[in-house]
Amino acid sequence: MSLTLADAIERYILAQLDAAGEIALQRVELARQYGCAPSQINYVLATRFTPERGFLTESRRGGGGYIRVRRAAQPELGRIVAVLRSSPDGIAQAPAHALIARCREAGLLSAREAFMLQALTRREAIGLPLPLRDMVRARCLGAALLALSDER
Amino acid sequence: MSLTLADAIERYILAQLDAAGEIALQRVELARQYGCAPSQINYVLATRFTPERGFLTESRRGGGGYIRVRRAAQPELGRIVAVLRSSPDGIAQAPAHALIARCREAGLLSAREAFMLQALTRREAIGLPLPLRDMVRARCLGAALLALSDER
DNA sequence: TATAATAAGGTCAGGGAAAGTCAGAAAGCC
DNA sequence: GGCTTTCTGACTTTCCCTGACCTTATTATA
Repeated sequence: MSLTLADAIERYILAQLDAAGEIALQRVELARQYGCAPSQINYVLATRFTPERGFLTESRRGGGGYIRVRRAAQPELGRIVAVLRSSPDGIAQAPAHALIARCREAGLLSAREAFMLQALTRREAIGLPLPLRDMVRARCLGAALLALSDER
Repeated sequence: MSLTLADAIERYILAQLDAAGEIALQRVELARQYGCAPSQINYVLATRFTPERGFLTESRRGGGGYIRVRRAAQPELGRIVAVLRSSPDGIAQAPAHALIARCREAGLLSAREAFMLQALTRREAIGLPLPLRDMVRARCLGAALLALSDER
């Protein structure tokens, strides 16, 4: 049993998501509802509503601030991003281009998108010495794919 | 969700722009309409209708004063790539995103492509210290746009 | 024709309202 | 007892909005 606060908040958000497809929540308000610190909401989002689990979050601070949560249009991309992020040495050019090609074939990328990504992940485009270059390639490619998992 | 005053005014101006192509508004009058301080109008213009986002504003004080807002002229790929290549310090994030936004406006990039490029030219995506970061951003962005101008 | 009054818009510091971050405490789980 | 997960509080950053004061242009007046 042992339902933690985090679990409860997760369920609440999931229920809202299923009901509405996309939700905008107020951090303080939700925290007040559950009688916890506002940062607890961040914890739940950071551990459960990650890109690799197929979720996207965006937020705005200041007056009228909010946190928006929704399901990624292409959750597969989120998992690819997770792999890219978890490899500590980055990714070399050949495997990166292969990855892009596979995404293209799977219909996750358009021809133009794939073409652009391959161009900008070339050695000469990045133009850095080697330990660094592969790291930057991985980070940039990850950021790009993550953005696309949203489909706009 | 949770429309702020600034958001509402932004929408109003955008609607006027779409209807008329170019508009001349009266600061006090608009402020009165929304029941806010006149300087709020400046805030909206300064944060949302910037050259970065492809807008131009000009104004005149004194009797018969006004604020005119219009969309900036459209850029062209070849020239942009040339500029990117020739700038020795690279390009910072804000102007890069402005550039991308304007390419989008001009129909040179799809919404997805623009979104992707903005994501991967963000500071955190590149993740390098500063002299280097701007250089890498310029090279990658240049390579991506060049690829597009070649493709057809 | 100077000068004063009036009618605009511009600037900036600062307060308040959110959300983000992160180290470390507390609680569970082998 | 060690390891992982949960949770909090203090501090930071970002965004919105206003009010007081400044600059510029036009119009009325001496």
